[in-house]
Amino acid sequence: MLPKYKVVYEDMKNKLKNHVYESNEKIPDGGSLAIDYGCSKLTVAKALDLLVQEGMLIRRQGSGTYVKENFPSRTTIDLEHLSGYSKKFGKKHLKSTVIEFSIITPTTEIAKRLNIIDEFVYKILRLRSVDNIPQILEETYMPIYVIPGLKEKHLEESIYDYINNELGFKIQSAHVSIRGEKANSNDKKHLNLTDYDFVMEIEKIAFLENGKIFEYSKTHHKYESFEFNTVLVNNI
Amino acid sequence: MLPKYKVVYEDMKNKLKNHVYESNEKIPDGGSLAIDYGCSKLTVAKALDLLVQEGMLIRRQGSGTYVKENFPSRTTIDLEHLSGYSKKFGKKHLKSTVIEFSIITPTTEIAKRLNIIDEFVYKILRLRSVDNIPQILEETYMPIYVIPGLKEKHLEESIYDYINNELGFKIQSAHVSIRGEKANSNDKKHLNLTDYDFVMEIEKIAFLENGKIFEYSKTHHKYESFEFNTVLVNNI
DNA sequence: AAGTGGTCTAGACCACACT
DNA sequence: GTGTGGTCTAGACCACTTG
Repeated sequence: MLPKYKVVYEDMKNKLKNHVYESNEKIPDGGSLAIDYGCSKLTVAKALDLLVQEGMLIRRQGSGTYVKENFPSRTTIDLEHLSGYSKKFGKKHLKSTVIEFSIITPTTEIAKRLNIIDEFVYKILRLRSVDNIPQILEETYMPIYVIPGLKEKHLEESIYDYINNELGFKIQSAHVSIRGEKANSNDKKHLNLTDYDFVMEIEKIAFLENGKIFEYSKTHHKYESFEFNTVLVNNI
Repeated sequence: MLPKYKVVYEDMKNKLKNHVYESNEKIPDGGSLAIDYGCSKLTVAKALDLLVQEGMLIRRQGSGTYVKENFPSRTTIDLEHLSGYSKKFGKKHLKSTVIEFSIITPTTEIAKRLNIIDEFVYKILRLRSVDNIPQILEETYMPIYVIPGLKEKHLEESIYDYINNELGFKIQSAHVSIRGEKANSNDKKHLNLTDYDFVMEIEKIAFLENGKIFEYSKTHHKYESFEFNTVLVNNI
């Protein structure tokens, strides 16, 4: 059962996508929408505030709620396909090649990122290719006690599907850093790069809903196929 | 007069920074905090939800609200110093050199981004240096009818200060894309780069609270001094 | 069963924009 | 003055976890 504010949110989002309300247009006021949807004004406000965060609306006290001009069509950020390649390529032609899959004692740095002491972790090195062209080199560490039973077959498909569907865990959030780096020897080898090439590095610490860190990863992307989009909103 | 939920938000944020509540610790429940702060539970929830968005707390239905382990010390994103260099360098040693400042008829592409027709725009090319080392090359376009009266002296300091303090406008949001690019001829010239160097490109469309787009910019950063940090939270 | 967060209401009052 | 969004309350009920 979807809560009401999400019903309103989804409906408004569709109306915006389908240009029921146009760029720069003022949408009906909160009171009217509350009557239309049969809910309170606060519920409408909660829904519209989500769309403000996503960069589709502007709400002006004393004036009204307006559709942003020119707003980019932006899908909800997907934690797995964070980097944007799923938008460009789709899942169909994406292939994962496992380069290394082992259980190790983590280095001090990795243990610190995962916030663990005296725990073993999976080390996973994967190459992800689109139409057989290597695009992403992925180095992932996960504590085995948080994600038990991970097998190589899961790596060839989606680790996140295993966590969500088979283990029944949900992902709460991810803290990411994005930067550029010169290609290292692994990058050159697996992504077919040269001394003068560079990659986009995404460093990520990911949390489950139970509060546990389940993943620390560094992902190297060919720069040509990487772009990160976001909306920054002045809240506070 | 700060609204109550922001008072609660600021107070809780300070408590987290000062380790009044430790990593992984459960903080008091919403009802207790409401009594402590002399407000309703909803007001507490609104404050705590902000901290969830910022990656400092996790709220688990049926369980409680917990301090995230290992959470990065993250300052609120600053739209001007978005790129993170202000954190690294501070404002003190930052210098701006104006390379070009003119009023032009925008290209079709720029007019499209700014969502204008038949309007003149400022074109601004600035080089920003830290301790006299050039770090950032900035190409900015602003419609003159949105930002009237901009002078060269404002460019040497902060355009945003002019907009906020002298014009009295507030910035609502910015839509940004981040990617890596090979250094172009301008980059090589002004950032002292070579054929084999690359830069981080930030493309930005920025909105005022009145809904108008006031800026379209492309900023090129030396990759060594650029990092973008964010927290992605599963909301919906 | 008890505790906690999530959703929702109906209404109130305020701050602000526009006319 | 009228309309709009922003804040806030007191309380209700539900969903979920197990402190």
